[in-house]
Amino acid sequence: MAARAEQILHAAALLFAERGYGATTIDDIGAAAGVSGPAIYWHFAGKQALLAAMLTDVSEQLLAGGRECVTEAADAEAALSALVDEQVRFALGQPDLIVVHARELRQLDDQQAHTVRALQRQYVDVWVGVLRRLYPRVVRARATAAVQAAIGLINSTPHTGSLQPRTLAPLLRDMSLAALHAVGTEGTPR
Amino acid sequence: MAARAEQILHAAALLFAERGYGATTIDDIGAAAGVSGPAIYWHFAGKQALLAAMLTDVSEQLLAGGRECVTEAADAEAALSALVDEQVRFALGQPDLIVVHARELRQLDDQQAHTVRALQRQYVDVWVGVLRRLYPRVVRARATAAVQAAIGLINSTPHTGSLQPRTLAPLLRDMSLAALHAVGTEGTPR
DNA sequence: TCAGAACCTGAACGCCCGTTAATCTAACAC
DNA sequence: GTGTTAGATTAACGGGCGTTCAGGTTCTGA
Repeated sequence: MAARAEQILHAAALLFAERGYGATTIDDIGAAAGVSGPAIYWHFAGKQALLAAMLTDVSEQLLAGGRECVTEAADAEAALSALVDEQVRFALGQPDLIVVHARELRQLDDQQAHTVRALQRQYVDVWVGVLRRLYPRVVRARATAAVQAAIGLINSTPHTGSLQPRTLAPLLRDMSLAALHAVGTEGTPR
Repeated sequence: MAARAEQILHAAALLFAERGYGATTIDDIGAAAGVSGPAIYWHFAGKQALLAAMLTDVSEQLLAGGRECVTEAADAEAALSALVDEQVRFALGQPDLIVVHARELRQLDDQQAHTVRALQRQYVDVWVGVLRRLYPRVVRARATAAVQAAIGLINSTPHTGSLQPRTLAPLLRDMSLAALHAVGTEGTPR
């Protein structure tokens, strides 16, 4: 992708994350990208298309990363651990994208939203497959809900700022894994 | 509060949750409340004030509920459990409010945002106090991050729809408690 | 050296939407 | 019955912002 287009995407991610999609103007994005206003229309079809490109890109990155985690892991336990680590790394490394990804999906039109949602579903299914290899007695819907909750735990991070990434990462990792393992051992006394 | 004002607040919560604040018009809200457009200005100073009233109300409800959980609990363990249950109950019972509360804070001006954030901080501190009574060796910042993550786990629920509340609630409860207890037992092998 | 493509700009257009204004209707007090 | 208040309505205003337009400027390739 062209350098300028990526510049614009980065600037937009920053602004969308801190002000929200609706409160960010095309001129704002242009200014933040060192270009002014309507120049964006040379690279993107419009404001909405810009958001769409951003969200599909994030979703594809996450999905690809997740699949790689699974194929490279020795067993299900290691795969789950790798998935958690990767999600934590992404959430802490690119908080803007995570925030926008979770918050602005509804600003897309039906087609665009469908594409992004399909990618998200596939990503969750990667997790669900691993979790159910680990705990085969957990039914699919339950595993799906658990995975979404665990990802929600990790993604809730950007809202806070009180802890450094180096110490926050292992905390999120341990909490998330503990939560996921609780799905398999439910009903068992601790 | 007047009945009509509450009607408007409910309608607005629904629309804000499903379309976002910026994509919802005053006329939409009026129509959904069985009244038309500018009638809202009789009850609220404006669109932003409407959102502010909604968010402060939610934050106050959560804080009051949380404090009650703690005062009525026999010990820290019971208090934490009660807090989790209450948060789950709220998140599943009023998903619209939870979504808007988490998503649209940045649409408020500085004063309004400050009020809401202060309430949120107090609410988190209620959790933090309980958690640190349970695990006194956990430092404050760490406990705060853990609490925010746990609440994030519970609040991530409205995004999904695949599981019925009756079976989702105990799942979220167990995951959230497992995650929180992981903060105290970190470093210990499972 | 010149054609055209790539990229950008300032100006203008037009719509949407929050807000205000002016007015109307029903209660209700006395 | 008449004045006052609460509550709502339609119409209009005005600004903001996404988008388009009509050119410019640089770069490239022959």
